[in-house]
Amino acid sequence: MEEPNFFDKVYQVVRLIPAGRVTSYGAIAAYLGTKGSARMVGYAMLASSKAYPPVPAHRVVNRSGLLTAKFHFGGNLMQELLQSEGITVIDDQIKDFKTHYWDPAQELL
DNA sequence: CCCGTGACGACAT
DNA sequence: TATGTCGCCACGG
Repeated sequence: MEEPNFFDKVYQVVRLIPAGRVTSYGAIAAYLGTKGSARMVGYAMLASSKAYPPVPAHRVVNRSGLLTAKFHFGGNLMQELLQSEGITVIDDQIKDFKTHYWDPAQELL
């Protein structure tokens, strides 16, 4: 057992995202206290592929609701995963993003 | 120990 | 309103 690094904290929060919901990197970063380092969240997600248990990174998008990560998932995999959970994705962008938005600071309050 | 990297975000023009 | 540029901070080499 290693101490929870910033990366591990990110993984934990992402794993708490309920199916059919999405959040933004900045929201997670802010929840962890590193508000200005949304990039770090994305950087952590990079390694999330090797994290265990697996992290539902497909539920994390940028602040515009754009599937920026789909490029890393490979093809339209991310988009299909979101649609599979009931989220409508149009042009690599989540429809009604704010409606499906899940803010850790709000739900985990 | 120093430098580069990176799935973003906000501000300036 | 749209596009471009800068800053941010943790991790790996």
